[in-house]
This record gives sequence, C-alpha cells and structure tokens, in this order.
Amino acid sequence: MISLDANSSPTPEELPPEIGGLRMTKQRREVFSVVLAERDHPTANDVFSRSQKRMPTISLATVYNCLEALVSHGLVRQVNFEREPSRYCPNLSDHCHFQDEKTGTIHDVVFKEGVNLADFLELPQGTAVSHLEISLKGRIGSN
Amino acid sequence: MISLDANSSPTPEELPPEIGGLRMTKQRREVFSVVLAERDHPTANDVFSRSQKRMPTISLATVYNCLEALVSHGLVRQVNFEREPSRYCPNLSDHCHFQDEKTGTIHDVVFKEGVNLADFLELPQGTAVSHLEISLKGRIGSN
DNA sequence: TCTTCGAATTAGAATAATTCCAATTATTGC
DNA sequence: GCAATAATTGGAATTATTCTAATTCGAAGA
Repeated sequence: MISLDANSSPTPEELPPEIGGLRMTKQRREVFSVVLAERDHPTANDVFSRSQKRMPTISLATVYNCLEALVSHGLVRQVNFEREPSRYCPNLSDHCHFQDEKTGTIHDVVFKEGVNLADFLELPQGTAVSHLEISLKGRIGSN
Repeated sequence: MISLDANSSPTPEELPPEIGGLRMTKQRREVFSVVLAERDHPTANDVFSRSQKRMPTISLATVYNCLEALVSHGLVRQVNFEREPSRYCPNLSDHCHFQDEKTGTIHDVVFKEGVNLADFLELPQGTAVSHLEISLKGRIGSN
C-alpha cells in the first residue's frame, strides 16, 4: 500500500504501474503524488497548479479525470464542505473533517475507538450505508 | 413556533408578519410555506416551480434570497449531498440525512437519545463546533 | 393620506466549479 | 510494429448560484 508517512511521500516515479486496480499513467502518478505529498485537503485547482510545477503540460481536465479515477478506486477521498469546491484527502482511515471557520483550514477528526453508526443513529432497519460524510465547522482553541 | 404537523402546513396567509426575527414578506411567506408543505427536501428550483403556482411573478433570484434569509435565521435547514444542488428542510430538530441511492429520495435520520458529538469523535480539545452535517448514502430494505 | 427611505424583488448578466466533446496521443496486447 | 483501447488535451458547454442595477414595496413619520 501507499504509505502516508508524514515525513516522506512518493515521487511520481516511485509509484508502481498499477495501484488498487487502477492503471497508473504519468499524469495519474503526478496527481496522486501531489495529493499524497501535502495533507492540506487541496481543491482540484490546487492539485492542478501543484502538478503543473513538475508537469507544465498537464491540463485541468486531466486533473479532474485523474482525481475522479483515484476517488472511484478508493485511493483518495473526496471531501465536501457545503457548497465549497471539493477537496481531496489521501487519508483512507475512517475519519471526518473539521473546518476552522477562521482560517478555512480542514483538520481530520478520527472516530473514537469502536464506535459505529448504529450506536448513535436511529437508522431505519434494513438500511445499508455505502457512504458517510461528516463535516464539522467551528472555532478551534482561542481563535 | 411554526408547526410541522404532518397533515397540515400553513398557507402563506397564515404566516405572521415576523418569524424568528425575520420580517416576512409576501415572497418569503410563499417560499416558507412551500418548504413547510412537503418534507421532500426540495432544491431551490423545486421551491421556485412550486412557488410559481400561487405566485407566478416570483423570480428564481428571490427564491434564493428568501431561502438564504430563512436559513440564516434558522427557520429552514440547508442540506447538501456531495456536489448536488442544495436542498431545503423544514425539520429543525437535531437530525441528519440519508439518501436512497436507488431513488435519490432523502430521509431524515434522528440521533439516538442522548448522544453527543464528543461521544464518538476524537475532537481536539478547545474546539467549538458551530455547524455539523452528516450525510449518508445507501440502499434501503430490499431495493 | 402623502412622502420618504431602507429593504426586498426582479430580470438578466456574471461567476465558478465541473463536465463534456472531439481530436490527438499513449499504451497494451498481439 | 500495429491495431485496438484508453487517456489526455483545450476549449466549449453546463449548471447552480451569486451579483448588479433598476424598480417596487412597505413601514413610519409628517
């Protein structure tokens, strides 16, 4: 699996020819490595401009295509806050997101050990949840 | 307060001149009564076309203005599912939303008695959550 | 009742994120 | 190396939403 080591992330060249069933191309490697590199929940546009540094010919449409491919193969998570542009997150562990209202910064928030949906939601019986998104907004500390 | 009785919802004329600090106008009454009338999480466009039935001169911009006024005064909730158009919900009780992937229908899901955020989230200390949105997607029953 | 003045409404233009399209370019399997 | 297939590209199109500037409304005071 692709490591999320905080101190080092793979360069595009280090990524294998296939990940999780998704055939990697030069552009997909570039985009994926950009998303892996900084855990700051970049928008498609952010990814685009960062990718352009190494690959000036990449197009925004391709960035969208690559992100969609990565998301649909479960390699990257798409994060939405209300009607803001989607953001992308390489952290695949179970977590949700908190946005600091002051700065706009998004922080990962993990679930407490061993909790699961049915513990806090009155789900109608027979529901199979395939997708869950929890988004928090607020202030942090003394801000 | 405005009742959410399942069997009857106020006509625009029945709404008072001011609700929750928001001065009501003809259009705001119309829009509000439309949102109160059917709990099917309509989009702004849905609200627009329903409003046009009684008030053919209302404009889409006004519907957006009214919805925004109602939302910012806490009379209506804005509901987002990924990048779909926003929907509007008159249910002000603490709840979240489940979207049936088959039909697109959105159902309200209530929290279990007495649960609160801190019970299931590892929130960094000092965070004040001002806004929370939980969106589920999946299949229901035998669908 | 008449006037005034801020707020609300309106139509239409503008914006911005995202998707689509048709043409080109890569890549894979033979 | 050569089809066949898939990915990339630039630009146009789409679409939800917001903005703008002009008009209209409505409450409050004269």
